[in-house]
Amino acid sequence: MTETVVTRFAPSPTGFLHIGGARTALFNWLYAKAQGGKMLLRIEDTDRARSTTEAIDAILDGLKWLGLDWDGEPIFQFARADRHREAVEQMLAAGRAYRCYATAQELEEMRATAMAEGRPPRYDGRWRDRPASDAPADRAPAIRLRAPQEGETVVDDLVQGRVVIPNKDLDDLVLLRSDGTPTYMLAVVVDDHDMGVTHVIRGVDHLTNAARQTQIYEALGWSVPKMAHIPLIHGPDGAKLSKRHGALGVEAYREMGFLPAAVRNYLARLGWSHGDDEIFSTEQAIAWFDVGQIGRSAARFDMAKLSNLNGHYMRATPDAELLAALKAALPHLPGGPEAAARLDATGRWPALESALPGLKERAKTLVELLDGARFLTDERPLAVEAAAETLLTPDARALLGRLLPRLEALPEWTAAAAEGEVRALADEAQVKLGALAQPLRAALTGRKTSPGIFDVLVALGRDESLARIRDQAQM
RNA sequence: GCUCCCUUCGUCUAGCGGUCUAGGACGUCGCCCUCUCACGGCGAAAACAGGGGUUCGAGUCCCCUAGGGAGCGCCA
Repeated sequence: MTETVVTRFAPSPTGFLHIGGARTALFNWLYAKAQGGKMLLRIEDTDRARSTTEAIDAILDGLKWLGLDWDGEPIFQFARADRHREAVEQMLAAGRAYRCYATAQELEEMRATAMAEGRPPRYDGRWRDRPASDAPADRAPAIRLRAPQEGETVVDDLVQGRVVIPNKDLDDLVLLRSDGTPTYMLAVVVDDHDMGVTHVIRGVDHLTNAARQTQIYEALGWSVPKMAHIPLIHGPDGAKLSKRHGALGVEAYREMGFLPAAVRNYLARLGWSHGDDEIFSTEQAIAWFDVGQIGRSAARFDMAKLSNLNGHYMRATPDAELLAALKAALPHLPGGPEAAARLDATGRWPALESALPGLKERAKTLVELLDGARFLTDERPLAVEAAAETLLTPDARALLGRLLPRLEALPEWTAAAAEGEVRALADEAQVKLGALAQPLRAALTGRKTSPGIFDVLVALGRDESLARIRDQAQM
């Protein structure tokens, strides 16, 4: 009862850490934290042809970026092949496994006939009871599990409930390939057992595997860990998540300018809930999380909601912290390195920080934030966008010409002082504030939208502001 | 084809037999705020897949149908 909870995240390094995998990792992590346990990391690299070190790095990077740490060193499954074979010897000795000499072609025919007869494609057990004397000398055997043929296998799942699979629908799976390498099904069981995993939390796509693995546990005489099979994440159209709409590597979310905390919050809320709570800290998630509250239906990935959540997080982040986050993300954002270089060159980092309050409430992602800050990174003469150009009518330029000397005469370069002058001129010229503020915005930022114009004035500083106005004003 | 799972607003979800004329959030629309765009505030439209039961009473329990998903490799 006082047994420490051990969960594990076990990705196969055949690609990046996609969003579904990230959520699986998050749930394992949350559960381990919530229970005061550990989360282990195992790299399932037994498919030598498809496993790459790039993928391993991408997965570790992704986890680190998301702030999901694991206990101890990652375990590499392939390195444990000897131990896997040892377990098979044990099953062979106990009569729970047997050698199968069926050829790939025979297997293929078996499946074809079964399908044709409307039966599920399964191995027919033709070597299950054949004497060793029948073994062909020229072929190496695969080792198969002698699975029960009668009865049923039960998976008591923390999320799915009690799932019953008739044994007749499960065949004698291969434990060891004819080349002597262990299969995934075997390796998972042996590793989870040896690593002391108490809770297996993974996608429902593994649910049937859970039944097969249960049979292996039984053949080995080991106890089965608790299972929690979580629903998959689907695309907006309800179909499997494709690259087009979100099955991207987590690094793609970093490139899109999302904050790890926002991604964590969003992912946690996808398929799991704590009443009506939408925005919560990781500490709260840990305090509240339980696998039993995870729903059973697949959830669709909603980029708009993620964006909204990210906006919340950006606004809630103190400026200095947000600036640090932006700096850290810059190398990964489109145009980020260039922007950083220009900020360095112009020494406008402090200006950027001071403009952050106005900038962050207008952006949902760091990419948008960076875009909003373009008036700080762009150099004179400013390229004025077409939409903003329409604001700079002859009348407007004349107005700017009248504003210029008044701003030049300002003893203090503050938002309040600037606002006073601008309002005074608008009054004097008998125009609405917008008739002056909008052209001013176009002159200062080259765009139609920006943070409050007086804040822009301050962020840009006296000299740069006046120069930009001069560029557009009609004297 | 076979096995298993799922089904509340467009989306994520609350709901664990009566408090549901079904709540929240995103998105959408309207109004307010306003120098723009946002933010914020207020408000609106928007759902229990369908059909049978069980029960005094069902979104909540059971069955069927339909739809969706996953799995059925000497891949992981």
